[in-house]
Amino acid sequence: MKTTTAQDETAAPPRRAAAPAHGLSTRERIVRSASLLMQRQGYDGTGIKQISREAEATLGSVYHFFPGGKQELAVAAVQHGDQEFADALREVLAGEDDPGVAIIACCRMLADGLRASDWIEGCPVTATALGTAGRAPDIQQAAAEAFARWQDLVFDKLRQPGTGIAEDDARDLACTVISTLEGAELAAQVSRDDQPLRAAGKHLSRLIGSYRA
Amino acid sequence: MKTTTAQDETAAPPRRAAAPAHGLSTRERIVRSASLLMQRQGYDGTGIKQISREAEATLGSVYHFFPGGKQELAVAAVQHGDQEFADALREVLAGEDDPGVAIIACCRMLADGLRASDWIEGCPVTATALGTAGRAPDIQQAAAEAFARWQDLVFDKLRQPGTGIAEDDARDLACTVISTLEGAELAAQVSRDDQPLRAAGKHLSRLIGSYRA
DNA sequence: GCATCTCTAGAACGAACGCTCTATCCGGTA
DNA sequence: TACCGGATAGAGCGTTCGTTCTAGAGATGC
Repeated sequence: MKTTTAQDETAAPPRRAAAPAHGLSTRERIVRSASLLMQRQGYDGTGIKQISREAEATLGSVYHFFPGGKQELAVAAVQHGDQEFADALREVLAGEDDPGVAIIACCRMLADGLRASDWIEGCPVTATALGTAGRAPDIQQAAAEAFARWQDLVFDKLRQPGTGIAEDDARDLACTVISTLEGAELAAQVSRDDQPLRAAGKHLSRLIGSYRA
Repeated sequence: MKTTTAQDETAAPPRRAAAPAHGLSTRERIVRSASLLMQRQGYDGTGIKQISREAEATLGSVYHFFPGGKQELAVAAVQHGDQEFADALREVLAGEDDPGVAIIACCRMLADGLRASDWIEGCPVTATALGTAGRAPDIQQAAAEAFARWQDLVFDKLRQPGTGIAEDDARDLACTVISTLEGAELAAQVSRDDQPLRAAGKHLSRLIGSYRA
């Protein structure tokens, strides 16, 4: 059988999530499966037994690592999605010098991910956060922290030397960039078409350009 | 660890009753309750029995009017939310002459609605559509039609006489306006703060202005 | 050897799920 | 009066839910 010693997951390497994922600790497999399933089906649509089955772990293991039950697991899943997307965002943003061009590249990345999953894997935290809006404050807080982190990454890109964008403007712009990326990904997912993401990239780039000194 | 179900993870705050006043047909009460509950809790988080209870109807009535079960009811709920939001959008857009100013007014309307519901009632179709992404094509199509209708309303506003915005530009702009409104509402809901909506209004107005002749 | 601890394994519980079913009420028609 | 179809009413079906529980496997220390 699969004997995995408890090896605390170190700094998360930028790796795309997959359903089976052998070679990982039991805890890590559980979190990844939970993150992926809740991304697709939301909080209420995903059962603990489905997660344990998908992670090739048993119910006992799930409750061993997450005594707080489904809520605690959901928080870990959201935080996992947070880090995963932050890593991808950081990489894409670093790949282009001009902030506007970099945002367009982000839109392309989102569109590629959506299309590759047949339009079922949207934002890794939205579906989980939306279904637990008023009833699970810790899940919502984890989602809010994710949004804030992504916003900071965009802010840093907008404030890199040479852009000439004022700090206050950059702060607001970063907020709108994340909002628009989220909304465009949602619209693309619902309409099964990447047009909203292409339009969002074009317009965000133009908007950013209008703030440059 | 106490034995609770997903129904009450936190002490529920005093929420507006989903049960509409009398004077509406049974079918209408069912649709309205379904729309409101799914807006708050998503598709999987909302039970048919909960809907019938809130609507002050019985299970028999629900299945009498919706023989297709939960899915058929969800489609009707999404279409109801579609029309409801379209009416509000139409009214607000008509209240301002300048398209940019009108969009800012839309953001304010969304922020007011969110705050009034203690940040739990977001977009009336997003939560339902997101939880059924790959498994209920008819629900997804109803959501896509809603987005398209709203986009058309914005398009008409952008193309009203005197704006000087080209048709192709207006088409793309309308798409991004809806995406950004959706995303900003989502971000506002998650962070329990209307700042994303205020930033979105400011930036959308500026973006629209940049396309005027 | 024994003790101890972490982790795995899955049966079992009560509650809620979507849905089916039969029975009853009720206004309009014959 | 009898009848009939639309609407209401809810008990009950089988399934799944989140969670709890006990038992055992495997490594480590004495």
